[in-house]
Amino acid sequence: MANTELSCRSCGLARICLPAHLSPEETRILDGAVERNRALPAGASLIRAGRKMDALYVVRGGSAKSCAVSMDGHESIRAFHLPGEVVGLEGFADGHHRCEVVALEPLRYCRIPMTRLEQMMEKLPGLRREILRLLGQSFDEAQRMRVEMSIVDARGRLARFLVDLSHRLQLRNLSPTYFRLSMSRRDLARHLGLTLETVSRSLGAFRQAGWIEVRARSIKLLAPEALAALLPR
Amino acid sequence: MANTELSCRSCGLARICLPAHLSPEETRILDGAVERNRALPAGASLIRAGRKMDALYVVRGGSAKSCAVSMDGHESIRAFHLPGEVVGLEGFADGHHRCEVVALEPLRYCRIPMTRLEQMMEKLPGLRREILRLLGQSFDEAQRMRVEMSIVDARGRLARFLVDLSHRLQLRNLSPTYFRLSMSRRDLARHLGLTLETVSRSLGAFRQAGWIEVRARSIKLLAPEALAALLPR
DNA sequence: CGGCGTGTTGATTATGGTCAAGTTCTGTGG
DNA sequence: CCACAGAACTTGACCATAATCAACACGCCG
Repeated sequence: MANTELSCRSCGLARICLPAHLSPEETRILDGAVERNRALPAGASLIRAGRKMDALYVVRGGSAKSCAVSMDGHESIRAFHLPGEVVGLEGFADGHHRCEVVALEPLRYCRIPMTRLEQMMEKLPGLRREILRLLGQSFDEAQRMRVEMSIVDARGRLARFLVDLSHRLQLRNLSPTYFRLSMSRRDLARHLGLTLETVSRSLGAFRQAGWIEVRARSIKLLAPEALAALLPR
Repeated sequence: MANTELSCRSCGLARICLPAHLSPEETRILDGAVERNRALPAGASLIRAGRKMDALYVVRGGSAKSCAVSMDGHESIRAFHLPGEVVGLEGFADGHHRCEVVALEPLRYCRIPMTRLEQMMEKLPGLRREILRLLGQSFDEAQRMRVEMSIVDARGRLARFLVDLSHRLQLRNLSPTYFRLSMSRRDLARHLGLTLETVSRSLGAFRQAGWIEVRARSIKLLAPEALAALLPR
């Protein structure tokens, strides 16, 4: 079963995870540093905001959200994480995590201690490049989203979210057209910078347009191309 | 003069630039890889979007903007760059630059070829950590801004911009309360996800509130704390 | 069955986009 | 030095969108 993997090589996620661009030899060495088969119940924190960054984490199964809590107590959601995604990269900024990462469902994950990671980055140019690539990609994507969020209206934001999620699910060999949202409307709204009423209304508009079917948290995309057409090109 | 610097150690910007966290020995090695005293006229491109990432750049004097041009021809502005800031980090994503970086004023800059940088990152743990720190910081800031842009209204966005700029100028020993914007209202609007009319109106509102003086591109902050109060805390 | 958390729908209002005049600034040439 | 043209900027009127406040429906647990 997936939760008894012994190595990255035998892991079904290797194709989209850290080892994706590593040589077999480098993957073998990385293997030795990974703490596997860890789990967390829904609602528990994988990373506590403010804590020292002592490891990187990779989602293995389930999903999670990254929340930044502002001083007035309002939490904004920076990202949702799917299996194969590396979590905690913002910690490189000053060695402390800025976000609380919370499991949305029962979570399985891998842990890579920073001490080991730093040693490996010294020795393995491929891993070094991979971490730089991940950070660069995260940075680029966050900047793109920054621009998009500032320009695009509510439906465009929701369409972007659905289309992105669809792509990410497809990458993981899951259905890109029929899936279940693991987050509440409230979390979705906080991620998109909207109110939950507006999220609800926009989903309703898509439904009425015949582009999606919504049943609670289950979504079926009937016309993904219509959603994609709402996005800036 | 500033444009005849021979080394990072004698450079006035070293305090806020790449060498800020490096040992003297590491700074000496970095020195050997830096191409100095380069210049560009206003309006010229320091980095062309789509080109292979063959170097990192550091602004030495003047300022620049990073633009991402979308397929419908609209350009959105991801960031403005001041002296001491490293430009081109998004290139780590896939080895190609995603943004056009354009000089807003006559620009002086340093260039660090990637081949040399990669060699140095192998040997110098401090430099490796510094690049990771820069990327992590950029990522974190872009995510924070993504959230903020999605939530905050026009005046809040403009206030954030002015307060940030003020801080960045202060770091460089320039007046944090009296400065000249190097970008047009149009560029400012595109950076903030607003129309130039709204930028103009918001500046007008701040002026009428007695918080700033505006004279074309010259800005005097009379009540920075009032501006800061508009931001989410 | 009841109750609470989650989600939907409706009415009203404020914010900022759009379109359209104007005004100021800047640089150029007489 | 002034006149002028074009760009950059400001201001106004109107309208569409999403936030707010409020009521209501659904689903899931005991």
